[in-house]
Amino acid sequence: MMRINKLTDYGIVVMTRIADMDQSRVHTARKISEDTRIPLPTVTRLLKTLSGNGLLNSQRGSQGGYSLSRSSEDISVADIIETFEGPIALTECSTNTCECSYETKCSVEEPWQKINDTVKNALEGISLNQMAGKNQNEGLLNLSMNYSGGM
Amino acid sequence: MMRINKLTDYGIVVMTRIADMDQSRVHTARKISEDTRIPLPTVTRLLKTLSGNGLLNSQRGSQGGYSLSRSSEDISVADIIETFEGPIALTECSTNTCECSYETKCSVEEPWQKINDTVKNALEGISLNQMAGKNQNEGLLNLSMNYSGGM
DNA sequence: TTAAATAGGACTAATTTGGTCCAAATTGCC
DNA sequence: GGCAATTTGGACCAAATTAGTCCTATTTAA
Repeated sequence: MMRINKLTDYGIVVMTRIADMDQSRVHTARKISEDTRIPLPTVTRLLKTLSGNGLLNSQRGSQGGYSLSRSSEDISVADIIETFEGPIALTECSTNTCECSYETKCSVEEPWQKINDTVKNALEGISLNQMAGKNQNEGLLNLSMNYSGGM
Repeated sequence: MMRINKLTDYGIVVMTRIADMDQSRVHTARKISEDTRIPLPTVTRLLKTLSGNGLLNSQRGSQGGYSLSRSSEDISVADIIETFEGPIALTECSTNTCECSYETKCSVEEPWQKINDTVKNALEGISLNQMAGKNQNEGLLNLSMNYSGGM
């Protein structure tokens, strides 16, 4: 079915959850597990991966926890996917290290790279902010507020 | 790495190969296997799947073989992928039968459908003709134009 | 010092995928 | 009519990947 892995999917859920929480504080694995109902051992692993790859900041020790390393507008779905699955590459031919063993495969290499770029662009174009719920109900309000915000 | 399955990849190679052959004749599994260097048992399985899903016509018996059921311009990469992997759905939430078991997951459903549509559109925009060698130099120029980018 | 956290990694079970093979049905040709 | 060349359908197993858990070490606030 050509889908992303379950853990990647969970990873996006976890990130979305954190994006929805108070940005001025850190949040523990336990709390995130309770909120998302994803089992704690799995959540801890997800968080370790996410912080290891720089998408989350972590603070150890008592009162520790995790927080976004950047604004949710500056984190894309592609960032999260790549954290769990490495570079987005629909086929081996999509990468620059294509080692085609079948004759006709190579004639297919260039098209695949274009396809891949298209998919990648699409995923890079969605920010965590868009995934999160905050703006869901008041998207139009935010729009007008942007004017008074004074850019 | 979020990639399509190997068999799907092979399926595209096989279809591309057939698109490059004489359209007025049918082509045997054996010949296609030799051309692509994909093992015969695997090729026969691919061809069965492809004809079973209507992308190829098959003719049984001596002098039998396979041929494209439609013009190569009317077969998309998405068609082939869906033949092997079912509907394009990056996550369960991308389908209309989403049964989210985790609380926050559902807030993520709508964005995923948009992402999915974008990817799907991209893949539907590439014809087998573009993959095949015939138009190798100019076929893909319009690929980027097919992607509207707007979410 | 202790309790609450994260960090790192090993390990196993479950699932999916890749690949092969066999028996049956169909068709053209001698 | 019989044979040879095909596709058809499905079963089967091995290999690879993925999901999920657990243990121990380290860090830090109170």
